[in-house]
Amino acid sequence: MPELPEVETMRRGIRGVVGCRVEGVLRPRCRLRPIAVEPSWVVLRRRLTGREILAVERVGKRVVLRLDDQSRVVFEPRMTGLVLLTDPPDQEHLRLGLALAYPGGAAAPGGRHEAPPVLWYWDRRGLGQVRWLSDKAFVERYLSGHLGPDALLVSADELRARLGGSRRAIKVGLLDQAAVAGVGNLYASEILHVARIHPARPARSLAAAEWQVLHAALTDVLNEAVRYEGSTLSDGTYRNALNQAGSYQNHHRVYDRAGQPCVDCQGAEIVRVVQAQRATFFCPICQPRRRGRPR
DNA sequence: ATTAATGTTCAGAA
DNA sequence: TTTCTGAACATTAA
Repeated sequence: MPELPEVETMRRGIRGVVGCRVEGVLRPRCRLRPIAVEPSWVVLRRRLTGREILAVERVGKRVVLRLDDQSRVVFEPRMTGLVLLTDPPDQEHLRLGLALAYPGGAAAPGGRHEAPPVLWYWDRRGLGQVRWLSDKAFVERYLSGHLGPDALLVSADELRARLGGSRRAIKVGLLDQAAVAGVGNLYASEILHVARIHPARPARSLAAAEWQVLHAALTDVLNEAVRYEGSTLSDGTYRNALNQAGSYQNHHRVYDRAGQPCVDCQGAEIVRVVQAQRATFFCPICQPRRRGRPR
């Protein structure tokens, strides 16, 4: 479930690898089906070994390492992928490691002498992917390609322009990475509750003022979730780069709260419905189907 | 012991 | 063109 807040937390957690050099690509013995590595392990080794990491970036729900030849390594965690700078939750689901060396010698930052770190990619279900792309291929695929603007950077007007013409339910539209990048199933429900908009309303039915409210809710919820380092759900899968749980799950208003009272109105129970084969949670009182209901 | 549910992306169909 | 469905996978709960 890594969505924008979780992936941003991953990114921040591994920022310290900037300036490190990649010594090698580790392939832990994993009895499970191998994850997708593109173009191949051989190419990955050849292109990464010896390169310096210039930056750690994020594009939508992906963590990106920018190397000193401007090529990129992209970690796409999908459902259960983690990027770690510490010991992983278990060995069975370790998929890939980047052995790192500090620049200019063996000393760790701060003058301590630590073992050079390994940046691990761990993935329970193995749906995630790791790929290497040239600068050109990266720009084509992720910057000028199908992905919409980042959810934390998009303006209210742009949000409406990219979503507002559609007949789709607004909840489904928010999940469309080509419209806006970073929102996933959990945060879509949370955002709509804060915005007091019914998830099944056709996107094109939102009034101008509602796009402003939706945009504010989008920004507020995602920023707040980043502050709490993302949501670790009951299965405990999601962890930050130090294998620690996030805490935004303690602040969920609707997600996974079906049957519980709405934290806002206290007058209704949170309802669970299915849209586009995904669970949606909302409050039927606070998020009326017809617009114009006063606060 | 099956079966359903999970939540992301993409290919392919409607 | 736009929207929808199913598959990729491992694990847990029912």
